[in-house]
Order: sequence, then structure tokens, then C-alpha cells
Amino acid sequence: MKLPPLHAIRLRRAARHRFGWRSLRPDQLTAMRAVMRRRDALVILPTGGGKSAVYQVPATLLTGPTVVISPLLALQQDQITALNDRAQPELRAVRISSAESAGQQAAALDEIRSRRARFLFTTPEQLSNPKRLAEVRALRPALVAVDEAHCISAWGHDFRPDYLALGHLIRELGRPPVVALTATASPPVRDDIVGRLGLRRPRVVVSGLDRANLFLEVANCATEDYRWRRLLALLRAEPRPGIVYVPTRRAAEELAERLTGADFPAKYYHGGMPGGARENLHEDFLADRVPIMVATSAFGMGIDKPNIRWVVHMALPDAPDSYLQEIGRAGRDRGPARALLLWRAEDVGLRRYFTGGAPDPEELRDLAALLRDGPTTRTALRERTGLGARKLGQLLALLERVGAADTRPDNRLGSPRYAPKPVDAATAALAEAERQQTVQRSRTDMMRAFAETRSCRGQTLLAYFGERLPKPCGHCDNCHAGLDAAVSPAGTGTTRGGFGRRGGRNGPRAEEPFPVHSAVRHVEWGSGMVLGYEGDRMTVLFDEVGYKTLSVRVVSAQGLLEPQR
DNA sequence: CGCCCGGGTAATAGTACCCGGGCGGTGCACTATT
Repeated sequence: MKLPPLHAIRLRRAARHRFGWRSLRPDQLTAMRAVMRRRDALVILPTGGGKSAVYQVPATLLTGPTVVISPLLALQQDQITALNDRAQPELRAVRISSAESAGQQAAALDEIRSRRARFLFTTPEQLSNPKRLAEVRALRPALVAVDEAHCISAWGHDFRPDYLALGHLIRELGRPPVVALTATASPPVRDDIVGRLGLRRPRVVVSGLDRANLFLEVANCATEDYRWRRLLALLRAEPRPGIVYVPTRRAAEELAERLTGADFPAKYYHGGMPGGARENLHEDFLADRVPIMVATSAFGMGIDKPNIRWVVHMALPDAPDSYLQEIGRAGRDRGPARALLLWRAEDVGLRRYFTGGAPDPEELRDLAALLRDGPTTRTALRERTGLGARKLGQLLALLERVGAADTRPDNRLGSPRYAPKPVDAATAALAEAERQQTVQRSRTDMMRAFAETRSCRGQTLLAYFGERLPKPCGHCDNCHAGLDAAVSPAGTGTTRGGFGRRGGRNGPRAEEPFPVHSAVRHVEWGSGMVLGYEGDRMTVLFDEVGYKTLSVRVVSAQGLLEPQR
């Protein structure tokens, strides 16, 4: 039964007739065909790489509406507007969120029911309301698209706990096929998405993460003043617009003011600003009315602006995940763009703080005990424990992880039948928290290693994401300086202009004892996955201790790793 | 974890240092007032 080509034709036709897209790229088509065969998919494509099309085109061919779960209301608004401007009336998009009145929500459901609209945008928080879930279920969705799916991993564990329950919620929707979409996801984040959403043998589509038009530069700044002067140097040399990322809200406000005073007109943006102001700034930036945006990490998700010429980081990001996401906003028009990281060792302190400390074992134990009294709500638990919503969410996520808590279909929380005793649950949850923090710290370590490397930065960054760049990237400061060749031992180093000396052929080589992506075991750190090689260094991601960089020579000489099936 | 700031002390006039406390990111939804 060779149906796929037929789907390809139908998909291309739908893309052309329904949306006016004249061609589909192979990776888009691959993902769409998986959806048409009712298979789950995990799609990792750069923003602006036609991610939305992956669910929008199949949605026009399926019988039944498509539910789009997306993290930010502002982002949803943009997508809805784009769909309604472009698509035909019966393919309209509607939304259910806190921004709609009860009347508008009812009208939205009605439009879907009567087939005057096909896309329903909503949030995980909406679906976690049992009444809402039942309403959406009654619409018999044919497809669920989870946009910005990395939020499951980045936010679910503490910040927005409803993200963690998304898999359960989708099951309750009748479990239509699920397509999860994101611009960047490292291997553990991918695992987290697949696991949390309960994706079944998903088709994984990853497009190349390497961006040849993006020049990567890093400077270690001994002083704040040097950091400032490097920023000014870039601003004098480069066209606008651009984004300056800072670690705190206060820094955003102060730096914007300082820049404006120095004749570099800048605005600031952070999560503490009123919604209206944020919306206006967002619009102004998109419309080229803000030449320089100084912002915290609140700014940027879903910004699909082609002409951003540079992104500067005024501090070390918490992980390569965030870094790649943020620099990826530059140069979408494929024109030359710069990513400049200005960091100091002191930056790490703030990251350590954000990683958080150990939870209180007594609080964990008491909470586990309360859950055994029978299913209850978050609100009731908050009242009985006196914990804040945020903290409660964190503790519950940990207890769930160790089998001491579970979420019922009605969204109430209880204790599974064979749950461990509260004391044991607390011990296990504490260990789990420690593991998560260790992994998070190792991510920051990898970010720092990226900043400090004298090898090709493109290769280093991609190795973190489990991708192999066969040759030095040629678009980073180290490649440019010829450092990669000068410094690395008889490894990946090639002289500039001499790329490809070692070829780009696949397969393990003598100096690469384990294939990339193969499973290994370390005597002390347990099981892990080989992510990549760079000169004499190899990067391995361990389940328990996170990312580690090892010397290949030492690994081979001392037999530190062994292959694992 | 590491900063900034304020207050105290030491020491001898203007500055140097220590110590403790506070602060630091990301958003949904809901409620209560205007």
C-alpha cells in the first residue's frame, strides 16, 4: 500500500490553494505526511522555517478541527490574525483564553462546531479546567498541535505546571494525533517532550541547526566597563535593528537609558511591564520603530522578524538551549547577522540562584501524606499546607515524578495505588530534585564551556544538540582567527581554506571510539549518550549527572566508557 | 551564587573594610475594584 505519494500531492495542492504557498520543503512534507498517516510527530525547525505550515496544511485535509496549544496569548493573536488574513473563511481560527469573555468563548466553540472555523487556539491552563476539557473533547478534534513545545521542559517543572499534565489532557481529548513543534530542542528536551506528551513512536523531523549567515562571537569581559565598550563597538559598526539581552529587569531599564543617553536610541522590555506597554513595544519593534531593544528573556518568543541584524548577550545565558533560541532570532532573512556574547565569570552566580535550592523534605513528606487522604484540588492543598502556588506546583511535580502523586481525569490530585510511604516519597523526591538541578547546572557548565572554547563554536554548539557538523563552521570568531586549526590536536582541526581534510564522511573513526548518539556507560556516572566530538574532547550526556566533556585520550586509555545496548 | 547597599567599626579626617540583608526570570488565569 503506497499511499504516501498521494498525500504529498494532496498536501502540496492544499498548501497552494488554501494558503498560496507555492512549494513545501522536504522536511515540512515529511512531517505533514506523518500527520496525514495519523502518526505523532516531533518537529524541530527554525522559526520562520515554516513550522506552522506543518500543522496548518494537514488540518485543511482532516475531518475535524485542529486544537493548537500555544504558550503566549500575544503569540496566538499573531498566528490567528495571520491565518484569518490568509486562509479561506471556513478555515478561520478562533481562540479560548482569559482574554475572551464567556460570550466570546461560547461563540468560538460554536463556530468550530458549525464548521465556520477550523483552528482552536488555547493554552494548557484552559484545558486543565475539566469543564473546558469536556467542551473541547466534544468538538472531536482531529489533530492537536503543541507549539513551542520546549516550554514543556523549560517551564513545566516549576513555572507553568499545567504544561506537565498536557499529555494527560490530550489523552482526555480523545487522543487525536499530536504534532509537537519547536525551534530548538536538545536530546533530553526531546525526550521530555516525547515522554510528557505521551507521543507514540513519533516521526522526528530535525532540520539543520547550523546558520551560516550568523557570525558567532564571544568575549570574556574582565570588567563591566569592557563589556559596555564592546557593546558600543558593535553598535557603531552594525546596522539596526538588534536585540540586547540582559539578565535582570533593572539592567534592561538602566542599559536602555544609558544607551539612549549615548545616542543609541533604545527601548527596554521585560516581564514586569504592564501588558499594554509590552504589546505596543512588540508591535513597534516588528514595525522597525525600535532600533535597539534591551530585554530580558521575556522578549522574543514567536518574534518572526526577518531583518534583525544582531543579538548581543550582556551575560552568560543559563544554557545553550536559551542561547540558540535567542541568537536564532537574528538574520532570518539570510542576510549577514551577528551574535555576540559578552560574559563574565560572575554571571554564573545568578544562574545558580535561578536553578534553585533543595526542597524541604518535611514539606514534601507532609504533602505526600495529604495526597493519600484522597483526591483533592490544588486550591485545597494550598490552604491545607500554606504553600504558595508556585512552590506547591514544584513539589507536586517532584512527587508525581517519583510515583507519589498523580493527576486524575477531573484534574484532581491524588496518590497512586502503590505510592511509596510519605517518608520514602520525600527522600526519592529530594533525590529527583537534586538530579534535575545537577542536570541544569551541567547545562550552565556547557554554556560556559561554549564561551571558553577555542575550537569552532558552531561545532561546539551543535554537538550540544546532538548534531554533527562535519567541518568547522567557518562563521565564528575561532574559525575566523584560524584558532581551531592552531589549537586542536590532530583532531577536527583543519586550516582555514583547507576544510574537509578529514572529509565529512560518517562512521566512527579511530579517534572517535563510540559513534555519535550511541549509548555508553561510565563507571561512576552511569548511562549516557555520546553527543559529539571536538578535537580531543567528547561530550556525553548522562542521565544522572547531565552533560560532561571528557578527553577522548583518557577515555580510551583508561577504559572509562563502555558501550551499552 | 554574587551583586549592591547600608550600617558599623577601626582609626585619626577621608578612607578602608567587614558584615548582614535584600535581590535577582519566564505567564497563564482569577478576583476585586473602578
